[in-house]
Amino acid sequence: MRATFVGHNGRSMKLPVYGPRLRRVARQQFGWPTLRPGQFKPMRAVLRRKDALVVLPTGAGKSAIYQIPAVLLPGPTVVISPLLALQQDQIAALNERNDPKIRAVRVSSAETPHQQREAIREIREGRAEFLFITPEQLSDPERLAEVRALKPGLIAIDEAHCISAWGHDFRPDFLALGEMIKEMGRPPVLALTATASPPVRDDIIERLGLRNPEIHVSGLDRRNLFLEVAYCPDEDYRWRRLTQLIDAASRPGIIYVATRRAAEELSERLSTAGYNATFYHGGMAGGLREERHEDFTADKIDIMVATSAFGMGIDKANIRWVAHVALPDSPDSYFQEIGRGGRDGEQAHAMLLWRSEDEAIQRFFSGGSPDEVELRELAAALRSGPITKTALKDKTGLGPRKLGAYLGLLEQVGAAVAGSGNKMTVPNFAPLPAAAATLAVKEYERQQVVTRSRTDMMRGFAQAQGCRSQTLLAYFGEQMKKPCGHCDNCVSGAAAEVAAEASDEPFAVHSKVKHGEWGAGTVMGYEEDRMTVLFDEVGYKTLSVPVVVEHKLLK
DNA sequence: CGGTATCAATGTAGATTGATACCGGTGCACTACT
Repeated sequence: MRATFVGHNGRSMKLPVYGPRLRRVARQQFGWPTLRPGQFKPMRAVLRRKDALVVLPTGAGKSAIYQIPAVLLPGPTVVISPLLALQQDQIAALNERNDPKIRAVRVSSAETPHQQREAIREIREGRAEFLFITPEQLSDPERLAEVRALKPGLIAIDEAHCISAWGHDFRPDFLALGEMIKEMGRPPVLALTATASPPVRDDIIERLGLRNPEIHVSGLDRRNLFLEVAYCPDEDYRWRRLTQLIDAASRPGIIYVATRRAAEELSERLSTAGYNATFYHGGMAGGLREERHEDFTADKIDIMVATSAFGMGIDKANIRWVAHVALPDSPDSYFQEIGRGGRDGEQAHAMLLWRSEDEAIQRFFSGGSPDEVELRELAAALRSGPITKTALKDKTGLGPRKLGAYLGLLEQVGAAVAGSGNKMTVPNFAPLPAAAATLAVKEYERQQVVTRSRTDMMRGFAQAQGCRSQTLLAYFGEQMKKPCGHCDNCVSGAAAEVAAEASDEPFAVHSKVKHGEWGAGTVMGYEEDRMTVLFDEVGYKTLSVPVVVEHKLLK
């Protein structure tokens, strides 16, 4: 995976200066007086028709990065975004300006067929610029052809980490985005996300088929976020620490828990104790979810107790604290969730209250294994010719969820491919069903090992003695030279002691290493006398530096 | 994997223990029915 990093100063480039044009559009079309540094460089990449991946955690002004160049580039812009509610907010913001140059329309299950046709027509006739759409819509070849005919000049992928987080099982259509982009005439592609560790970036680049993309990562160290972790031996202790935090911090705040039931029960307990708290999770009716979201945004609710369903699309600047009464499944999720605190730049507190028992639920979620016999039958069913997913479901008796996951696996081992007419088929030179099933099981197990290594890293963060920010940023492949000064271990002095004990670094950060048993990997970072390596096949591993040196474990 | 609900056993009273089954995140789109 090759990436180009652009120079730090626009004027040093030989290419045209885009600054004034970008700023003019920002002012005239959108009413934004200034542009932020993190926004400018990726916009320039887009105007030069280059692919780009932007990782910008603060969320503030991420959509501007595709919106402003969209006005300057010929052709409409297709915005692929995972959540309908998120699309709704962005569309409303664009259409508020009442300007046809930045008008947005949508095609989704929320529109009637008539509305969908009208939306396409508006784009075709130049009465709208932005088409918001989901990967599921685009997986219909007829829909894809319609969009292709609009000759989009730019494709923006919002919340691009979903490709990696959801594509492999939950929403398999995300994995086909690369093919869909090709079908749409392959204009420049801009992928945007708040969090992406190096393997997630690679996954995004590979799955979208980005070509020599510029990668822009900025603002990973959130200086106004105070990071604190407390190990809780039991629930009573956890409750005391939580209420202490709530009493000490100002409002509002979010509490993340692992299950829907925990969200309801904790919210109930807090309410009984006199706090203005409510809950939010994916099992609630759509209307109620919207209402709670709005109430929280409007400061009518102080405390939102939620599962991970409460997340993307929370555009609220004054969240003063984010607590985890759980151990998140990965540093990726954790960083995404605490990143919702303090977007206004004011102080905010991220508090992780964890118990070792919390790991069980993550192990369960990443558990299970596909049935090889079922996989073989599915692979065989595909060979009878192009077949729709509905027909496959009838033929194999698999549930929709399992079927989607299995098809995803078979695609990844080259035993299935999406064909024309919304039908699945078998590619040329595909492995035979029995071999395909074996390969698919292996592929699943490989993914599972990597997933579990992320949970290991999350526990590693929770148990870290050194600077929390250094640990977290090392996971994201960024090296922080000095302790952050805004975490519990820095304040207590523990981080400084650990730093003093740190051993020499036998391999440079980001260098490639090889381990006898675990194969090839990349050095992610050092902490105390330990080093973290991301192995291609087995995921993240933490190794003792003295042991590595003494036994020459890596080369 | 571990928490929680349920129920029987215990041993003669009501409460405690042990065994057992079950449950657990994220959302698109579509269908059938009101």
